[in-house]
Amino acid sequence: MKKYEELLVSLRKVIRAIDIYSKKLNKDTGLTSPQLLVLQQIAVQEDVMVKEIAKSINLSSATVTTILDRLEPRGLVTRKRSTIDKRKVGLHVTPAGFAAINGAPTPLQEHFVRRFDCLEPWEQTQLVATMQRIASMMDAQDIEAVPLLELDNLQSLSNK
Amino acid sequence: MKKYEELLVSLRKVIRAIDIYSKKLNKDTGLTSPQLLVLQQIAVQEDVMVKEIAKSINLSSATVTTILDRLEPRGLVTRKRSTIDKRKVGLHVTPAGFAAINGAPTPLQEHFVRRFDCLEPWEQTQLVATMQRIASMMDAQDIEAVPLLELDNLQSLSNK
DNA sequence: TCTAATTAATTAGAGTTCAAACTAAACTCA
DNA sequence: TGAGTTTAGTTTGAACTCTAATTAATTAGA
Repeated sequence: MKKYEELLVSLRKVIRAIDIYSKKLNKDTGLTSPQLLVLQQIAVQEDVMVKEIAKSINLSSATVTTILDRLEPRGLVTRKRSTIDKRKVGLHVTPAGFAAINGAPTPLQEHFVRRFDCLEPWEQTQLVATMQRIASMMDAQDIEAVPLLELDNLQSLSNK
Repeated sequence: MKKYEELLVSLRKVIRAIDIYSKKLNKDTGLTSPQLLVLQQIAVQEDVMVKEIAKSINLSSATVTTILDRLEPRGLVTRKRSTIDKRKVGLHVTPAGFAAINGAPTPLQEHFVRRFDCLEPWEQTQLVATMQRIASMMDAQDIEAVPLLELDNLQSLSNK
């Protein structure tokens, strides 16, 4: 089995664990991980655009729209079209939305967070750095920017 | 921003990159990454059960079923109910299926694989080990097995 | 000014994914 | 043997996710 295939396998495990946790979260709290993530992001930014939310949590605008379509009728979020630029939609968390945020656990497994918190700071940093590196190696954006000739010099990518 | 949140962000990037690549693959070759992955797994194991495929690529049986529902009518895969144990379904790749496998690129971004291959062996190993560690930290199975008291001793988990 | 290009958000369409419910088959053990 | 349990696979229902197309609004350039 090739090494990158092993990487793919563990990646699949992580993706699956995240998905399964999201479904459990939904059963427990009525909110999935992506819904909670969107809600939390709107809370910290207030009157933020759909596009900005999409960017900050790495989803397409279309996906954020469908998530908002679920949050809005439940009264957790409001959409207000800007009067200055009518293409833009300002997002706001309602009091009920804040209550939901406060009542909810982390969007990532609590036990994962607990375990992560037990690690030495340098270990945490190393985990994050490796993940960021993999993300950057997969990022199509980077590809355009890096000529093939420089593919062996990947150091610069891991510091992005 | 908390460290595990940074981890979550890069994880989201990776998940997204994988999904986007899968869609691109589908446009180019008519097969998505999961479809290709299932096909490849059946090819190496031949006459394998749905459940075994599910386990080997970390998907639920239900998911594998729906993927097979797309592969079978396209003549890439056949399902044969076992005569010995009629609950079991044996999976087989057709010649057309083998042709599809041969014509397809890796189920992970080629440029990622290219970049990965450029790394020093120890770096590759380190990337894989970290990913496996994160996977194991997220795995609910592990949670039951590890008493809370031992949560600080995570070394053992990373060697799974 | 007025047309062409860009931008923001949404809609349409398709695939992936899971848990839970269901069906059918096989096993257990009394 | 036969009731209860387990196992394999599928179906159901719901959410997430993307690209591409669409709508509406703004901006840029001739």
